[in-house]
Amino acid sequence: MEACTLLAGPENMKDAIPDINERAQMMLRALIDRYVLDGQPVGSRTLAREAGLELSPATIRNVMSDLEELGFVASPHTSAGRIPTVQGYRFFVDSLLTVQPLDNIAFEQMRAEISSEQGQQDLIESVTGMLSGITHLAGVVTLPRHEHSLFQQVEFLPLSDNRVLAILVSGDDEVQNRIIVTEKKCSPAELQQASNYLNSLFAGKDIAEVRATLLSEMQETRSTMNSMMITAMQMADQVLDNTEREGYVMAGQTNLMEFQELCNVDQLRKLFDAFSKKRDMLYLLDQCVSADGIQIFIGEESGYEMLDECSMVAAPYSVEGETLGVLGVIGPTRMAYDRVIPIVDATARLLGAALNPKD
Amino acid sequence: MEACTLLAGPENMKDAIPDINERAQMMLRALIDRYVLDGQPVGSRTLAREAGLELSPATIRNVMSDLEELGFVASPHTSAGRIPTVQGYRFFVDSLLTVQPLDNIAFEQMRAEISSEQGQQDLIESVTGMLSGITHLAGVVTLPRHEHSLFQQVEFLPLSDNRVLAILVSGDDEVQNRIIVTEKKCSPAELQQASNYLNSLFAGKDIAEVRATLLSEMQETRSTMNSMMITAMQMADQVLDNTEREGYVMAGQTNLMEFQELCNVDQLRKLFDAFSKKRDMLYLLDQCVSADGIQIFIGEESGYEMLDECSMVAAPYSVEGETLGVLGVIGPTRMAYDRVIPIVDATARLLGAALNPKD
DNA sequence: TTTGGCAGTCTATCCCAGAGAGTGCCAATG
DNA sequence: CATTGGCACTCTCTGGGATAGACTGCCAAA
Repeated sequence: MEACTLLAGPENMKDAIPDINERAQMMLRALIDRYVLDGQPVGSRTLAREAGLELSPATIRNVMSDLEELGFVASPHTSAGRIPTVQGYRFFVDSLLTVQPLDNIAFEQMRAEISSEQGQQDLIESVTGMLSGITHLAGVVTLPRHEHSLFQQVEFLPLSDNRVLAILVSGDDEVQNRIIVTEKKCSPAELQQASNYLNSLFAGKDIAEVRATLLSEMQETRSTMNSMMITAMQMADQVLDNTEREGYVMAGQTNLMEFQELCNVDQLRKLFDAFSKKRDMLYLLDQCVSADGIQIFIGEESGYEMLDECSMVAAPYSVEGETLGVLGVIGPTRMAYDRVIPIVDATARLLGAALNPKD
Repeated sequence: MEACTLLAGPENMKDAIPDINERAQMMLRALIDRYVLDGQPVGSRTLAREAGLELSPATIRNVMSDLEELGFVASPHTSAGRIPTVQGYRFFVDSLLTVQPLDNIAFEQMRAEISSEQGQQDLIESVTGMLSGITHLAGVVTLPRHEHSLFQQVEFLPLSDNRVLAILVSGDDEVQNRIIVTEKKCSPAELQQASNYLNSLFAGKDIAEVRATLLSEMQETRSTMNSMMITAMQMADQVLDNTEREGYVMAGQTNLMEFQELCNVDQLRKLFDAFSKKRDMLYLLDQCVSADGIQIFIGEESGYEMLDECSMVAAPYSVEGETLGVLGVIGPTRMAYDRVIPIVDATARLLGAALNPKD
């Protein structure tokens, strides 16, 4: 019976989504556009007025009824209008969405704000702030990974007693310090020797590779090494052990308090608790690392109950093809995807560019 | 007329606070104790039952009326009980409060959690988490200052092109990196020479002093210095410029959502916005640096509108007499001061001890 | 000075009715 | 046969009014 109304037109060959004709698609789009504005259920009258189609409310009601049967919209109660379901958003995002390309002025403003002049930490923070500022949602950026960066050099400085300050410089000029405690006191000369040894051996190599080499070398050839070499190896191992620094920066969480549907204290508490659960957030964000472009999690799709009412639009950022991290925004499911997606996309590119040492 | 009821007994000589006799004080204390429990206005009946004094509600009402006239309590409306005012809390905290000394078991648990084994950043974070965990309020700790630490050594490592990695090690083994760009390319030998020069000149001196010396030297004796010395000085200046790192760590903000009186979204928004305003928070916290022990800001006393409904209990922490930072908790004005104060106090001491390099 | 009693006040809650919004169904229409 | 207007029905939201409950303030008595 609905098959008639919703028979796919010849233009709609996008994918194996349930048949839904073009008019119904237009209506779903119109409904979502409208619902995004104020979060109020949309009735047939309103839609008839605003959808652009010259149709009576009664006709709209028929189509809505079909869309409801397909699971794209739902009504909170009999005498309310319809609201999009997660599936509705999903179909909208996958098949109906035409993202507005970012206008040049906005893009240039963003580029200006993401200057590569600042230090990396500051850069990440200003990008996060910018994301939340432009979108009026919560912005989040993971710290860049350095796993696959290249070993450049290591230096050891003697501190008091048996403690040595190890400094690791990696390919992208990232510097990491670590204080390590050696078994016996090392003289400055010995330390110099150790660092020379390591630098000559490993300079330019991938850090992950260096670690692997170290581990196997230390086990296999221990007997043939002199004590200086062993000490050097041990120290290097300790430095590299520290290499994977994880974390993320968030901003604009309070923007989410603007949205009626998130505005009860229980909901907010869950949400903010979730934001401070480092592990979970990183896990969620890491799911986007492997993807190529924009990733969108709508409502329960994220698999985290506390984000049920929220969506995340995220994109990995990378330098020279190497993905370093993920950035994105978190907001209510009824966010303006068409506006947010190009912003996240552009930000990811700009951050990648700003982090590129070749500037 | 109230003078009779409230005439100060001979025991009450603490300070120049309006006369208030011992019975009235007991009642104020009882009222606050009770109000802290659930945040509901306390009526004369309840107080008669719970205050321990064998008095009828009518008598209590008389005393309450006097306390109200003095500005220590107020009633939201005619037929509600009384709630403490800011002045009421202030008098309570200054004159009535007997802090419960922390029991040994709890103290030892805290000591165990604040182990000096971890890195400084981790330490600060775990202390913040602990504060909020124990008190069920929001915990905040400023990062330790290093202004008055001693110059220990500086090293320069050549990177590509004209860039040099400068590493500054200060007295407490804090390490700071900075990449500086030199006017001309420096050879490793030159860099070594420069660092030797600076280290021999400044080792063991106060960093602030070193900066001052550098500034004047560079202006006065420029002509008599050779170029290596100038370069060294310039580089040192750039490194030290970076020395003052400011910030703070918060945790448990969501704990505040448990409290009815903070649970409207506007209030929460203001509060959380305030928490993310770095400048303001630091300014507020810095007011405690100069004080010797526990500082308590009740409600509007903080001078920040967004914290009107909140109190802060804070204490500076220090190593060897040198105050490095401030830690404390933020919660609703009706917090259990008697319980919170010793916790903040102990935490400040423990953190100071954990940061002491002499361990 | 303390106390019991009493009138008065204010809030919170519940209930109810009416308005408003929107749906679903049906019969008429082009 | 898709579309439309009409109509009955449902459900929420709002405001008014009544009631119960919690206190206070005052007064007179102990």
